[in-house]
Parts: sequence; structure tokens; C-alpha cells
Amino acid sequence: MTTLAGSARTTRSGHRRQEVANGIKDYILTHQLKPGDPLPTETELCDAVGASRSSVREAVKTLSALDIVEVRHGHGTYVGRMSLAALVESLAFRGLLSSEDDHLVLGQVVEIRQTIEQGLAPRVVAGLDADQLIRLRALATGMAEAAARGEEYLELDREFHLLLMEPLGNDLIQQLTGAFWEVQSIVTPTLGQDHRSALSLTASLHMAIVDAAEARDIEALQEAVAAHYAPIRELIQSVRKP
Amino acid sequence: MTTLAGSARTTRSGHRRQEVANGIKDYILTHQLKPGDPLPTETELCDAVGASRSSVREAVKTLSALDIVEVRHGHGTYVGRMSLAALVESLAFRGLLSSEDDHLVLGQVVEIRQTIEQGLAPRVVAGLDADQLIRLRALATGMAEAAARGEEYLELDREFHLLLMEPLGNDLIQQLTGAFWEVQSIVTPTLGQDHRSALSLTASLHMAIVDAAEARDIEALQEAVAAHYAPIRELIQSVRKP
DNA sequence: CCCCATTTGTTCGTATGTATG
DNA sequence: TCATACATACGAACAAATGGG
Repeated sequence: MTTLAGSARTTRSGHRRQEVANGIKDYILTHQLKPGDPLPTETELCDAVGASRSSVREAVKTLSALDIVEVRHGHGTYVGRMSLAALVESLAFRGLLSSEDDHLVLGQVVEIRQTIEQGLAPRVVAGLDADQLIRLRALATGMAEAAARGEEYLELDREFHLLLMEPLGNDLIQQLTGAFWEVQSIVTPTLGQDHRSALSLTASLHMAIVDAAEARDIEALQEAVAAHYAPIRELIQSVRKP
Repeated sequence: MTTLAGSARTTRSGHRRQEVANGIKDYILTHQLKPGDPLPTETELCDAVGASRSSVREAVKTLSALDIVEVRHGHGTYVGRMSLAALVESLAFRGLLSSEDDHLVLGQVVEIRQTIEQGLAPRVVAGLDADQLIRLRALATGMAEAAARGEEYLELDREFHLLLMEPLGNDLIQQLTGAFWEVQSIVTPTLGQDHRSALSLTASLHMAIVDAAEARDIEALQEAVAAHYAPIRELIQSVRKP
């Protein structure tokens, strides 16, 4: 039998969608499903929980927004990867809303990124191995080369900051780093500034971070991180009071 | 009239729900609406974007899960507060899923909380004012009193860690702190341990944090934070290999 | 390549529950 | 009590995408 839900007949007229959503979550938990595993079809979920297909769909959409389930058109519904995509979307929209006024959220995101990288500097210098240093320097040189050609290097920048947190051995910290990076990259364009002119400067600031990390100098690393975020912070400040 | 969406016809019969969701977000942005402001009714949204109620409802449910909109039954739809509730729900469920195995996510959440509070210790001692110190101590004494009566003090604990981050003056950091606290409080019970016996110990560990903060001793504060998280970390380790 | 079964996506119509006045 | 406006829920039908024969 389907071990999903048991309140089919009660019909408490209480929020059906929430019951269905909880039922699906319970189903995943009790069946010990992993990300990627298939879930019952919508029609199967309907008679399992005794709800209409519309209610089931709305519940699935709610869980889909949280990346708890993943829906593939014409294929089926599967357990999601529970990424931080929901955090990114929610926070990015909050940043876009406040961008019209004072860019408050963008400033907070930048501050949090700097604070985390500075606060974790001791563990970074303690945990960085030779290979990670080589890859960090390669990314920084790649930025410099791209800057010399006048090209952007968004993905290099993202990989750099992710790699910087890799020595901590904590997936969640890396995912958070990536999430905040994405939020900043989404909201920053609302500043309306052309950062082409700062491409080579930003690249050199990344190289300074690598130098400090390689020297195992905690304070130098923290200063290099502060210098890295200084331009964007000043830009936000300058835009705030025109 | 309908300043909602202009992409209704641009992308044809692609994913209606996504178009509607983007249309609603555009509506909020272009109208510069703030949290709590009312949105058009479902029927108005329907002819505004040219979609059926079902599609609009599913889109609204998606945005509702991200707290971008808030729906009040029989009342209307309003702009949400864009809280980190989505992060909590997604991360908590991820923790519940991994709890059956090795409590990996719970360990990562605890580590992130400790890392953040330790890394921000310098700014905390620099920014704490007299009033905040008084309130921190009051919360710690409240915990001790509750422990003496054998009672829980969940809310006191939450307020304590939120207050500890208050000196930074960054809303986002406080919200993140609260979010991770909630995730831990949701997932921890899966350890199946009775922490009643550690109530007074935990209370004293909080008091030690206050003492270190009042002394403006950064290293002592970092050690006190480490000691605060030591019991739960050991508990996770012990459960991981039974 | 077409056909077909399966599954999700979209729509409409209708009835019900909920808050406000 | 009634009336209005709104969200909630249900069911049936059709469209679109995927995968296999």
C-alpha cells in the first residue's frame, strides 16, 4: 500500500495543499529517497492522499520552488537536490526591490561575503594545500589575461571564491558562498556602472589574495580580502547619495 | 491599465507558470511595491497576463514558497517579506533526510554557526554597547533560572544568538543566524538524545560567552563559543558511529 | 519516421470556505 | 442575517513533451 498520508477521509477542509506537501515530504523521508529518485506520478499521489490533481500540483510546485522535488515535463517527478536556489531567488529579489532606493541589501550581501572570508581566513591559510594554491593562482592569472583582452571573467571569479572556501571541507559553506556570489552578480547591474575599467584592478586584487594565502599570512589575507571588496563598497556608497 | 507583464506574448506558450511568476515579480518591481502592499486579485492577474486561474495560482504558490508574495485566505494576495523561511525549510528537510544516515548536514550547520560567531568575534567585542551586554546577561541568567526549574529555554537561546550578532548592524547576518538556529532546532531532535541533563551546563556556557564579551577579550570569546558548541558536536560524533 | 503510451502542463467550469461590512 | 469579494478546492478535458516500439 501507499504509506502516504492517512487523512484521506477526514477532509478537514484545512489547507489541503499544506497537507499534501507534508505528505509528499513524509513519503520521501519514510522511503529514505535520495536526490534523483523518482516519486509517484501526480495521479498516483492524488488517490494516495485523496486530493484533486490541482491541489497536488500546487503542493508539488511549492516543493519545487524549494528544490525539494524536481519536475521534468513529460517524464515525472523526482526528489530534488535541495540546493540554495530558493535562497538566491528570494534574496536576489529582495535586493532588486531595495536597489531602486539605497542598495541596502546589496551592501549587506557584500559585507557578509567580506566578513565570512575575513573571519575564515585563519582556517583557510591553515587548510590550503599546494594543489589548491596552484589552482587559485591559475584562476587569478586567467582573470588577468581576460582583463588584458578586455573580457569579463565572471565564472573565473565564482570559481575563485568557491575554491578559497574549499579547505574548510564544509559543503554548506561553499554553497552559501556560491549563493551570495550569485545574488551579488544579479543585483550589482542595477548600480548602472560600467566595471570594464576595473577589470585588471580586480584581477590584481585576486592575485594579492593568492599571495597572502601562499605566505600563510592571516592578517595580510584579511587585508587583501578587504581590498578586494573595497571598490564595490565604495561604488555602493557613491550611488547611495548622488 | 495592465502594466503587468510585457512578456506575455513574447515567449509563446512556453512555461506559462514561469511567465506568470516573472510577470508578478515585474509588477512588484515596476510598481515599487513594499512588503505588505496588496497585489491584484487572481482574476485580475489572469486577464492581465492572459493565463488561466490554475496557472496563476501555481505561479503564486511558487512565489509564496519563496516569501515573495503572501496569500491570506479570503482576503487577498500581498507582497511578502522575502524572509529566509525558504532557506530554513529547504535546509531543514535536507538535514532530516541525511539524519537517517550520518547527520552530515546537522554537523555542517553547527560548524557554520560556530565558524561565523568565532570569525565575527572581533567585530562583536568592538561593537557591543552596555545595553546589549545587559540584555545578553539577562538572557543567560534567564537560561540558568529555567535550567534550575528543569525547563527548556529555546526562545531565550534564539534571542541570545541573535542579540550577539546585533552589534554588526547587518540585518542579513542576524536573519542568517536565526535561520541556521531554526534549522538546527528542527534537525537536532532526530539525534534522539535527551538534552535535559545538559540544560544547566548550556546555560553556564552562554554566561561564559557574556563574560568574555564584556571583558572585550576576543580570544576568550572565541574559546567560549567553541565550548558552547562542543557538546552538540560531540553528540553528533558519538551518534555517527554507534 | 511515425505511432503510441505515459506523464506533466494548461484550461475551463463549478462549488465551497473565508473574511468584511 | 445577508451580501459581496476573495481565495480554495475539485473534476474533466485537451495540449505538450518524453521515451519506446
